[in-house]
Amino acid sequence: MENEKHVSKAVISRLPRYYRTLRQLAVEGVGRISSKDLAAQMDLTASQIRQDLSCFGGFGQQGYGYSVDKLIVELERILGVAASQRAILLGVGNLGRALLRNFDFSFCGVRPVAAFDTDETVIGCDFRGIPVHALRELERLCELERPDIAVLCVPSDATRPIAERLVRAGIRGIWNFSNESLREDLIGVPVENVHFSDSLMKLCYRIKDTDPFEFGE
Amino acid sequence: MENEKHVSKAVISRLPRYYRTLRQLAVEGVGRISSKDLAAQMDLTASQIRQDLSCFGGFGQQGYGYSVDKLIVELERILGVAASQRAILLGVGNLGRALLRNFDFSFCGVRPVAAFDTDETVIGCDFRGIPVHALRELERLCELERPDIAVLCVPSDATRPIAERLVRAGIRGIWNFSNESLREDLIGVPVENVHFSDSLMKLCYRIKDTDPFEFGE
DNA sequence: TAGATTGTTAATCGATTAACAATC
DNA sequence: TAGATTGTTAATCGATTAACAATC
Repeated sequence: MENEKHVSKAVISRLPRYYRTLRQLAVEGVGRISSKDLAAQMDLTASQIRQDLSCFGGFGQQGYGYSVDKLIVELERILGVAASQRAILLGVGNLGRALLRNFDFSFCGVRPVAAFDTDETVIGCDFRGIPVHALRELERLCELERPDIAVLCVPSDATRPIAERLVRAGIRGIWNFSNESLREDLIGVPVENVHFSDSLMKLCYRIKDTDPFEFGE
Repeated sequence: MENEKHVSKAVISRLPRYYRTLRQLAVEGVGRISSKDLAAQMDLTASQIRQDLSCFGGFGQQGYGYSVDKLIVELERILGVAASQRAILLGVGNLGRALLRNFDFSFCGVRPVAAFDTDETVIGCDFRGIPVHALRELERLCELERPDIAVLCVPSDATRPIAERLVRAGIRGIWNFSNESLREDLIGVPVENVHFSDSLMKLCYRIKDTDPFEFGE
């Protein structure tokens, strides 16, 4: 349907940041912005922004720039973020709870519809209106609710088997917070593995060269 | 001190993944591995792995490959992950608690030493041995404990002011989980902004092209 | 020794930047 | 109209891949 050129991974990984930045600008009441100003704000080049956006179409106007609201709508369409994807969450431990209670799913156009756990003490609870079911109900509930996305917050050893169960149950994508990485080629649906430790290690790497006693530059 | 060539961002962002993968191999009892086998496992090319590692030295052996244990030690040195960095955590809400209770800081060679909040009901509690102090004690405790890293789990509007306070108090790097991105150039120390939503949006983008009814390829 | 595999150099490929005509 | 800024083409830069001599 869409008339998109080939879109590189580098471009795709910048799209969410464009979207976040523009949403923020909208909140601040900014109605339009040039690639130059947006670049300054995001620490990119104006060229890169224009090049990136041109993968998907021409959304700007010569001599004027881009309408912030219009660009937000376009990015929502491009990212598929307005599609109202339905999500289920597996594993209602500390992290699962933190996500259910705090994470703004709607910002990404995602709606959590159910959670699952094996712990009897948490089954039957609800978090912000999302009920926690017994894991054994997974297939039945998937049939009923037809979720698109699974949020995986289960222990490492449960990750792989549950992922396979989810795919059999018709899940279309997995957002994986467990320590066990899932290999997309083995799972068969898109997977985003989230590893907190990666960014902490990168931070450690970058701190390494700074002076612990504040004498250096 | 070290004899490193210029190391690109692309290489740095792969280092944590090398480290995780090798740690996993060690757990599985694998003692040595060739760039070819590691590449297959990580979905990279052997060339790229050898090229990446050669930024830091020659750790392999012709005809043999790499010793997993030796490479782990080298990566720990390269990443600065064995430096036993001291961390404090700000904002003991759901996410802060989840990190204190569940996150394996020691995997990254980081040791949490204190947490801070403004909520009187949580001040005085401890999580896995980490005491929660009143935020007003921050400067006093920093003087005492000399933390290297701050883990920021505070609300958006508190992020910027607290970050500046932390830098004044001698913090060397910020691991920022708040929704408010921190600009490194304005803060003055290395910052890693963690945005859960970015990976969820990328997942939505990639799901977009798959068929919701399982008829397509 | 023969086979395997490294580290490195050269070749290719892709991504970013620069430049500019088009035009609002 | 004159000034500003886009979308796109061309030039540059950097990163990945391929090839291979060195050597365990």
